[in-house]
Amino acid sequence: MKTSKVESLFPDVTALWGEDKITAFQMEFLEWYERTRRDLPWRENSDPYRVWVSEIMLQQTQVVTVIPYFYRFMEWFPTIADLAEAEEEKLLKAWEGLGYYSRVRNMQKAAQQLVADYDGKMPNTIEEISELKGIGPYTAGAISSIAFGLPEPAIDGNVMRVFSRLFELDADIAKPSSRKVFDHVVRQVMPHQDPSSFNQAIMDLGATVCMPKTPTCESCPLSAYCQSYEKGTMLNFPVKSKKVKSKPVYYVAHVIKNNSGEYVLEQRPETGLLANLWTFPLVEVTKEAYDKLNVEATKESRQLELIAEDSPSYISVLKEQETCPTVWQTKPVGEVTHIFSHLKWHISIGYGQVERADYSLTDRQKWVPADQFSEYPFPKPQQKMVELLSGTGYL
DNA sequence: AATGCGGGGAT
DNA sequence: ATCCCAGCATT
Repeated sequence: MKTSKVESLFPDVTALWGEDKITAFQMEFLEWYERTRRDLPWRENSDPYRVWVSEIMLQQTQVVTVIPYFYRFMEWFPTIADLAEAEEEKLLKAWEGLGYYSRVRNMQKAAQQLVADYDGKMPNTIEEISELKGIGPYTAGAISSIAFGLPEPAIDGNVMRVFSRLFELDADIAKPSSRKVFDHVVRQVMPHQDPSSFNQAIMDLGATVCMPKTPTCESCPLSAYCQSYEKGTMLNFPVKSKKVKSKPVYYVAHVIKNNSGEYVLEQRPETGLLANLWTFPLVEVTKEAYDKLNVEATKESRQLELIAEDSPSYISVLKEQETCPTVWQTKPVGEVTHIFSHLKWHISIGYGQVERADYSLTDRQKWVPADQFSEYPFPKPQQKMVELLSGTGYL
């Protein structure tokens, strides 16, 4: 029997396995899940709000990271209405360190949609759920199946890895168009009596057994059904193109302290990277300027030296941005790096002192004493700077 | 279809 | 270092 190209891209599982084998597959898999499922805080019940919060947090984020955030979030915002009314500052504080901050902003917009149009409750059709801000095809499927028992697939990285191995599917999972291949296959084997357990079983399997680099096929409940296990080709799947190197960006951070012991903090722009979070003022410099700073920093000691005139290049860089008489320390306090998915920040920390009355703040800057830093949502690079400054006695 | 958007765990 | 993770919005 010959297979056309379309059939190999979109396998007909019913023809391949037959009804009986599909049923056996479902039974064995659900039984495995019942026996070994992870005990997770959002699995206590199927409250749509809890399912929703957990799914948003789990986007591109591992379970172990999410757990403490989930508990705190449910404490701070127990209901959808609480979330809808929350202050943005508190919202960002709840998300601090979790990354992809637009997730929580979108979730609040969705909560407001729900209060306005659905009496503060999650609707129970995938069409309506999909309309909500921040809910894409994966999350819509996850909420539909887990909270409402609807037979909808939830196609994520786990599903694509598991199913690419089960059927040796070589669709490039980096391409958005490949999603429909997996959707087609998953629908054919999803048990309509318990799509919730089925979807969560795939998540558990992907996280604990069918792992990217080190799958433990000996303990896999699906090994008897796995085409790639049979052929020993597990590590060839999934097929994934892509991979762009993160590009370097260089900054000097201005740690400016006034005579009242306060520091300048600056709120980042309302859109883009780390939107609305707070950092010391950051000034981008060229790689050449940056390299010079660090040479000088490492050559000499890091004693506090107050200077004024005839400054080395480090001071020149700082002076370009100077808005009032500032006593800069001659050398950087230290260096912090942070890797994002698409770029790498290098930050050299400059320290200077001013008279409070001399220094005029921009509209997104504030004077803040160090003991109030914890009230502001800080991105990771800022946390690293604070840690370094504390450790060296500057805060 | 490509790109921007965080941060951490595992190897 | 590199890859991956319970992805989505925007262009």
